[in-house]
Amino acid sequence: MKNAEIIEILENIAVLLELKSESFFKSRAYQKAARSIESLAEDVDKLVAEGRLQEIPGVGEAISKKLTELVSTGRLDYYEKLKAEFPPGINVLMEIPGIGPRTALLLTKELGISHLDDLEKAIEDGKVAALPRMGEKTAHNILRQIKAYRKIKSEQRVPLGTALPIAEALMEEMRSIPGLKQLSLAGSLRRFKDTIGDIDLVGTADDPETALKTFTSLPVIKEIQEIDRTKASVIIFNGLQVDLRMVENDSFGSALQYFTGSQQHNIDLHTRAEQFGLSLSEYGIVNLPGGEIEKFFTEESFYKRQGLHFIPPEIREGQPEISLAEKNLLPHLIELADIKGDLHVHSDWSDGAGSLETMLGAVRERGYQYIAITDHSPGLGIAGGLDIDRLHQQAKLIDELNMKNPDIRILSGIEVDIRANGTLDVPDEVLAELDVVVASVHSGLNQGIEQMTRRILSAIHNPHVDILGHPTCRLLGQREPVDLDIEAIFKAALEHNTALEINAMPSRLDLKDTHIYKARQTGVKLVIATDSHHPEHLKFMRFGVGMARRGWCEAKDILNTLPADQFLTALKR
DNA sequence: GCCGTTTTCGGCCCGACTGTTTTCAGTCG
Repeated sequence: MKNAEIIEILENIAVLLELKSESFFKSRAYQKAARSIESLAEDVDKLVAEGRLQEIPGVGEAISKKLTELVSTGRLDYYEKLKAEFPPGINVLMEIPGIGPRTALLLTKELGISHLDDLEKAIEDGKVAALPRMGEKTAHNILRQIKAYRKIKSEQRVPLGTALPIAEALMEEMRSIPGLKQLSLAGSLRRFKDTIGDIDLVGTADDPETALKTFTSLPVIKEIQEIDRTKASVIIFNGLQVDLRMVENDSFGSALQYFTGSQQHNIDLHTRAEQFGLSLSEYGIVNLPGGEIEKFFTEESFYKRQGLHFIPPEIREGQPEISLAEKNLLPHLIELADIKGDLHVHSDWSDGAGSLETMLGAVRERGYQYIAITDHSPGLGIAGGLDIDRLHQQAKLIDELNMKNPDIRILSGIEVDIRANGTLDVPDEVLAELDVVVASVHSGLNQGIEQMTRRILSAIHNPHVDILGHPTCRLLGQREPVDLDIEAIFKAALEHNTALEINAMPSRLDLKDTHIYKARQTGVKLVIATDSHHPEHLKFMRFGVGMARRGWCEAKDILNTLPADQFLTALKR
C-alpha cells in the first residue's frame, strides 16, 4: 500500500473523530501521524515488515496496530465502522471552506444533505439560511465557496510539487529498461508550470516497442490506456496520467522541443520558421522545397539552425522569448546555485518540526551562507506564536548560535501576522530589533478587494516590514487567491522598498509566475523563501527558483542571491 | 492517541475573525 493512501485514511479518521466530537487530541493524534508519514523517506509497508512503525514520530501502540492491519489486509475494521456511523458524503461537505464538523452535521441531520448539489439547492431555496445560527450571509458564502471548489476540482490539475518528485522517481525506475538511451521530462512539467495535467516523457531506445512494453509493465503502473509502436499512455498509482513517447535517437532534440511546448511557443516558432522557408516538426526541419529532413540530437542545435540561442523551457510561453533569442538578449535566468540563504523558516519555537540547531544543520548541508528564523507571531495561537518574551529569548539563543557557528549567519526574524484591520500583532519597537521581518495574512481571507488591498498596503507601508509573505494566500488545488489589487501592491512595494516573497512551498507557489514577471518589470524587489516547517522542506527552494525563472528573473532580481552583508543592506532598514 | 531523564498519567488547546447574535458558536490557521 502506498504511503499516500495510508495518509488519506489517517486524515479521514481524524475528520470522522471530529464529527464524533471525540477528544480533540485523539483526532489531532491521527493528523500528526499522517503529517509524520508525509515527510517520511521510507515506505510504511517496509516499516511494517521490519516492525519499526513506532519509530515514526506520532505513531504509538494504537496507530501502529491499525497501520499493520491496514497494510497486511488492505482494510481497517476501525475505519470501516467509523465511516458507517455517518452519512456518506459528509466528508465532501467538510471540504468546503466555512463548513466544519458542526455545520456538516447540522446540514445532514436537519436537511438530509449529503451532496454538494443538494446543498446548493437548499441554499437557493433559503433552507440553509433558516437553520439556527446560519443566515443569509453564511449561506451566500457557502454557495460562493462551492462554486470556487467546483472550479478547482474541474481543472483536475496536480501541483508541480506533487508531480515532479513522482515523475523523477518514475524516471529513476525507468533507467532499468533494457536498451533505453535518452529519457527526459517534457510538457508543462519540464516548463515548471505551477500545476500540471499529466506527465509527459520523451525517450529513445534501441528497440522502442520492447522498451514501451517493459515500461507499461512497471509495478507503479495501474492501468494502460493506450500503447502502440511509438507511445504509451498509462495511469500510475495515484491516478496521474503519464505519456511516454519514443522517438528516433537522431531526432531527440527536435522531438523534445516539440513535446515540451508550450503550444503558443511552438506556433510562434513554426510561424517564424516558415518565413525562412523552413518547416518544423518533431522529426526535425525540412528545408523547403527540397524535402530533405535535417535531424537534431540536441535542442541547442535545433534552435541554432533557426538562428536562435537556446531558450530555457521555463520561458517557452509565447512571450517575446523568440525575438530576444534571435538577438541573444534573453535573460540569464537565476539558478538554484545562486541562492545564498533562506528567509522564511520556522522552528519548533512555533509550529516547525526542527530545533534551531536542526534547521541550522540542514541549512549547512545546502551550502547556504545565511538563514532567517521567522517563527509565527502571537496572533497565530495554534501555531505556537511567540510573544515578546519568547522572541527575546530566541534572539538570545540565536546570538549564542552565531558565536558558535561562524560559517553560517543566523538572522533573527519573525513572520508577523497582518490582522484584518491591517495592523501587525507585534509592536514596531520590537520589530525594529530584528534582522528580518516577514509580514503575512493568515485569516479573514474573504475580505473584498478594497479591504484586502488596504490591509496589505498598510503592512507594506510599515517601515519595519522587509518582506510580504505569500502575497495572495492561494493554496493550489484548495483555495483561490484572495481578491487583491496586485498592481497597487507592486507600486507600494517599490515605493517603500518592501520585497515580495516568492513562497516556494509546493502548496503555495505564491507569487505566481505572471505576477513575478510583472513585479520584475516594475522593479519590485523579490526574495525566494521556502516557508519551511521541517528540515526537509528547505529543499522546496527549487520550486521557488522555477517560478522565478518562469517570471524571467535573473540572480540580480532576487535579494537572497546576495551575500549576507549586501543582502541586509538591500533590505529596508 | 501520543508522549515523557522533571511526569507512565496528565498534559496536549490558542487567538482572530465572521456572522450570528446582544454574548457567543463555529471555523480557520
